[in-house]
Amino acid sequence: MNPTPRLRQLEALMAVVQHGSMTRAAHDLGISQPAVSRLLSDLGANLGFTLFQRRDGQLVPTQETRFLQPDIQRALDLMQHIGEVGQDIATRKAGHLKIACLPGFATSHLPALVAQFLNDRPGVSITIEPDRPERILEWMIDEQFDFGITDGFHGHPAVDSTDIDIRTVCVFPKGHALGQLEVISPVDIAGENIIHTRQDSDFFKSLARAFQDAGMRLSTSVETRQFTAACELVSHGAGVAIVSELDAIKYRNQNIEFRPFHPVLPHRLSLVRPVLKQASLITTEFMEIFVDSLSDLKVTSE
Amino acid sequence: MNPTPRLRQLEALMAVVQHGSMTRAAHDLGISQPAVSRLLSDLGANLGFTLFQRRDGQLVPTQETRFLQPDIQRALDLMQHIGEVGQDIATRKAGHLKIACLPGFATSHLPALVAQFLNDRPGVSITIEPDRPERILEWMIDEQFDFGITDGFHGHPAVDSTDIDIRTVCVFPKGHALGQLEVISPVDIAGENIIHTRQDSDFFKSLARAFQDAGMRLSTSVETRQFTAACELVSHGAGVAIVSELDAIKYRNQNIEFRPFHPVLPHRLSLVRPVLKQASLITTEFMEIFVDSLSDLKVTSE
DNA sequence: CAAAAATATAACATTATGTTATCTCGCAGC
DNA sequence: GCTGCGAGATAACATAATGTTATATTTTTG
Repeated sequence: MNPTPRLRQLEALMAVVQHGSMTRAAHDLGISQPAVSRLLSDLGANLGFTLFQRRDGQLVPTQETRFLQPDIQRALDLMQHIGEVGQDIATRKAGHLKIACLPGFATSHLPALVAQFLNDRPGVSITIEPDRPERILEWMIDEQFDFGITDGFHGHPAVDSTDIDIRTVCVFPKGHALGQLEVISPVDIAGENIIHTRQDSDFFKSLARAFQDAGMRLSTSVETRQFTAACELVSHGAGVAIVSELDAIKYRNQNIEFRPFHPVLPHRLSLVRPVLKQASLITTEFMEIFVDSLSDLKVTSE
Repeated sequence: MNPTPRLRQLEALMAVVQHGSMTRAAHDLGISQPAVSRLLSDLGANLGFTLFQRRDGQLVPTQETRFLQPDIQRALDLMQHIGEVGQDIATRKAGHLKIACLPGFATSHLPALVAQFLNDRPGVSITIEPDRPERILEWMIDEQFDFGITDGFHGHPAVDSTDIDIRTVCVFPKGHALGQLEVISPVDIAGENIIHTRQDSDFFKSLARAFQDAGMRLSTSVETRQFTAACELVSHGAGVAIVSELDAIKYRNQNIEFRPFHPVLPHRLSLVRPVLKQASLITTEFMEIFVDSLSDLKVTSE
């Protein structure tokens, strides 16, 4: 008659199957024997067949019960699993995180961070999708990702953002004369081949202004999208570049040196996420960790 | 805190996920809106995270909820499935049946019967294991099978049995002179090569006695375990045989004719099952059907 | 067959789940 | 901004599920 059985009845059933006695099953479940007795009699009445047979003082499941047993076990396990995962989610030990980021982060800064994060949280999985800022913005707008790491972002009604200004430095090949200086200014590199980012990028514009303010002309040598590519070129002696310290650090051991650049030209990263989509617990947590991981590289307000 | 969530809470959750509104979910579940409201607030409190987010007047599941959703759906489906299968078991539409039988039944009488039985009961599956009577008896004793079809059974404390006496007939090659007779007696076949079952079988013993009573000697031509083998031999002209009508019928179209044998020598089949193992619902049902299927072949009490 | 152990039943307490009535809040329309 | 509406939350209480203790009944065992 009653279509779906009650969870508690199934728990009692399995406990009795396991222990072969209602008394022991009751003890195992932490309830009284009459409670088990009634749960089973109700279940038997609802299902419409005998659940157990007495034999040598043991209760053994009937053929019918045995037939259902595997499914019942699976159901109970699943319910328990749901409870556990629920707890893990609440304590940020489970969940899934979809991160969109600039290609540079996918290969350098993020991996170590993500590995550490996952290490502490066995139930968490992460998707990292590197792409250009334009695409990252699209993904935020249609909520394909939990959050993104981008630059050159200027606000969008559907996107919530937090900016982080990263220090930039001037990188040059190891042994270059610039190594003599403590700080490098436009005048110091006026004669060098300068590798910089695309002319329509924010960072290039502020760089160009810095040169202009110093009365210098910025001589283009190579134009590239990514700071990593610029570092690569510098390490092969193609010139010097002003890049985020984040990227410069990675190339420290690869025939490169760097010095602070003056005036201070921050490289503005933006952590973006869909406004309407409420951030999941792990999203919030990971974003905090990410911001912290950059704290050493942030420009100090002077 | 509370480890496993309650089933009703999960049902409410999924209903709201599906309808995007508590009011509609409540309607769908056939309960009031405040009931749903409380189920969800309890669940959210137990799990420890927000379940839904309002958006354009719709309730959309949070990332956390979405993460659990597939498992929850599976759990609910499983519970429903258990209920349904339970009903099917009660109405004998589901279950599993393990039958041990003599080889002859596995190939001839049983298949049609089983096919029909399964046709009416989509959830039922059947195992048929043909073997010698000795083995069948062993299987009953250690309860490996639900029931067995055997012969030459003489009772065993661990085995419950029902006997069925099947009519036997004399089979001979088509066109044989015996075809002239209505009934065949020992005297009629005294001169023939007689194919019969093993000398230690019950049936051979009663056959031998019949000949003895008629003052005849039973001349052995071939000795075989199975009636089907005997029929096969007869059809190839190796002699005549007294076999169960059940087997004779199958060979009717294969160069064979048969006539009642006199005196009436029943072939005693035994339906056996483990005494201690309570018969499952389908076992009982199938056994009844099996007995019915043989009613036309039973010796009429005269 | 009697004693002991296990299960069923009865009477009642507690918790889960449901109800109705009503409150609160965000929002469309003025 | 105010008003009214719709959706959800809350309160107060009814009913069903689940638990308890006490005790009767059945089964097992010596």
